[in-house]
Amino acid sequence: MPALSRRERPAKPALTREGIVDAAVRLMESEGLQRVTMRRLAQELDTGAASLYVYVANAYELHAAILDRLLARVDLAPAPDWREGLHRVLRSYADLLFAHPSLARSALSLRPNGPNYLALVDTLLGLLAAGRVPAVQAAWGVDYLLQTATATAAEHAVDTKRDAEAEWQQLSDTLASASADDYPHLHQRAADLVSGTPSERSYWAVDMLINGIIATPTPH
Amino acid sequence: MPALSRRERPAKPALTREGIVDAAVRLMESEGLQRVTMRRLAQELDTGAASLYVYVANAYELHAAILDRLLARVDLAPAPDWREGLHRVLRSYADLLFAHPSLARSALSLRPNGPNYLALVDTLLGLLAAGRVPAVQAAWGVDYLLQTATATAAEHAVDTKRDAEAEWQQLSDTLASASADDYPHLHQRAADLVSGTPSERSYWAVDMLINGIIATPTPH
DNA sequence: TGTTCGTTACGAACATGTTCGTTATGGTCG
DNA sequence: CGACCATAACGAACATGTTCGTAACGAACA
Repeated sequence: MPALSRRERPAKPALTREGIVDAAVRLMESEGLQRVTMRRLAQELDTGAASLYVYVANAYELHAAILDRLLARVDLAPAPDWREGLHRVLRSYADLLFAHPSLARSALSLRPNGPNYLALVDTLLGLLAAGRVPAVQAAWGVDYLLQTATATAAEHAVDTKRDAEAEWQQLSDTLASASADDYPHLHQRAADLVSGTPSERSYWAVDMLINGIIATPTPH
Repeated sequence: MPALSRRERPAKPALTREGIVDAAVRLMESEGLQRVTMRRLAQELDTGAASLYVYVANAYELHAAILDRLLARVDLAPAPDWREGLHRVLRSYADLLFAHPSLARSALSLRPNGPNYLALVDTLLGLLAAGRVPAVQAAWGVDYLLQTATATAAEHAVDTKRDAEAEWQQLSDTLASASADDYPHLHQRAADLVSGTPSERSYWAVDMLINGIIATPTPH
């Protein structure tokens, strides 16, 4: 007595990588990323968790796939000034990741390579070209521009509950109490290490990277 | 009939954060990081997994603590040239993380703040000071020097099994097949995006960051 | 039409991280 | 000396990621 296959029902089409990611994004928007577990997602698709592994290697890859969908929302609109354009695009990208830091974590390991990610890279390359940055430097540099933004978002991937405030305060204390004998430079510049707002630092970081990319020729 | 408490035995001292991390490092060196699970570690200490949570917030924090111990091995020896010194220290740091990429992952989120990490930061600050880099720029820059090294290591945190070779080849293919219409810049510079050896790119990245830090004044 | 075979789906099982309520321990107070 | 109590330790339970062996399916083929 074979049970009626669930795949038969027309309303629930056969499993597809596309369909799985669709459902994952939908689930994320309705219940939050933390609810997007293999089991919950499978339930949504009226199947078992194991079935998903045919189309998705693991949970990280699923997250990366979700991220690529979200990347469609990055603002790639042209800007009058190329440098300002880089700031805008990267801030838009960072804002997206900050909203879902655990996606950033996955993105670090399994770099996405979907169409939206390619479009993002392409736009960055275009902006650097507009700034007359030599080709190879620009190509290498794009990696680090994105990596820095991604890593900064990933840093906030734990405990949205526990204030970043508290953690930051603790770092500040650790630095302030650093012995001048053991850590002379640290002691002297403790204040500088924690100065500035996150947004000031991010903006500076992008400028810093651009300047570095321009100033540093690649070998051969 | 109260069972004899395991804490009584003199050979196994009462639980301590120090002792837990010690055991974790020992376990890592004998059986590999992947074997350092809460249960296995508890077994090593002749207790239950739940007991560890009194001293360690979660598995990530444990990893971060292990990393700080390992950080003692980073080569902080003074170098004749400050710039070369930065290269050496950061390569030493990166080598360490490459040996245990999952530690790098943890380090990204829960930045370590143990003595060895502080010594590392202090050394970097000293080298930048030797290069006459303005104080605040140096302070902000150190964060990104370390973040880049950490993130680069973290990127390799999945599947040491599956060749990075294969993944890289796939990326290369994706880029090569990128439509010239949809992704003009990407198409044009596909070769540059994957050129260079990892070590060439890392070296370039450090130079690039140093140049950027020097060239970019902080606000106020 | 009946059989074979590769693929897809899936239930059950295992290892892990984490939490909860309970128990034991050792010191303190009456 | 005996009752009490804060804290450490723990066993059991739960949710999750992942794997394995098996069953259903459908297409190619005899």
